[in-house]
Amino acid sequence: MKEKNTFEVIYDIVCQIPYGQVATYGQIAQLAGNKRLARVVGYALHVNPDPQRIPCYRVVNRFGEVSDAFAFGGGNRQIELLEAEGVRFCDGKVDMDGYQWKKQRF
DNA sequence: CTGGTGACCGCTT
DNA sequence: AAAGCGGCCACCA
Repeated sequence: MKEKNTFEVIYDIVCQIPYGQVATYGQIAQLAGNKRLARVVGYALHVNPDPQRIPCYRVVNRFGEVSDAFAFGGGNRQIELLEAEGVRFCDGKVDMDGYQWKKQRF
C-alpha cells in the first residue's frame, strides 16, 4: 500500500467538490493537511494529470477569481464551465456567498 | 546533488 | 494602515 502523496490527496479533495459549487486553494490546502499547501495545490492542478477526473475549473483563489496566469486553456473557459453548472459570476468573480464549497456542517 | 520556481495564503514588521 | 516575506510539495536545469 502506497501512502498517498500530497498531490494525490489534493486531487482526491478536488474530485470531491460537488456539482454547482466551487472551492478555494486555501480550503483544499487546509483539507489536504496544511493551508500553506495552497501553492502546491496550484501546482497540482497545473500538472492536472487527469482533467476529466479533476475538475480544476471548480477551483478558484480566495478572491473567487480564476488564475490570471494560464486561465485554464486560453481564456475564461473555466468561468463558462462554472456558469454552465449554475454558478453565478459577478465581474468575473464567483458569488462566494453561497457557491463556495462549504463542508456541510450537518 | 543543489538551486530555483510555481494556478496561493497568512502572518509579521 | 500598507507592504514584504515565508512556508509547504513536486518538478526542471
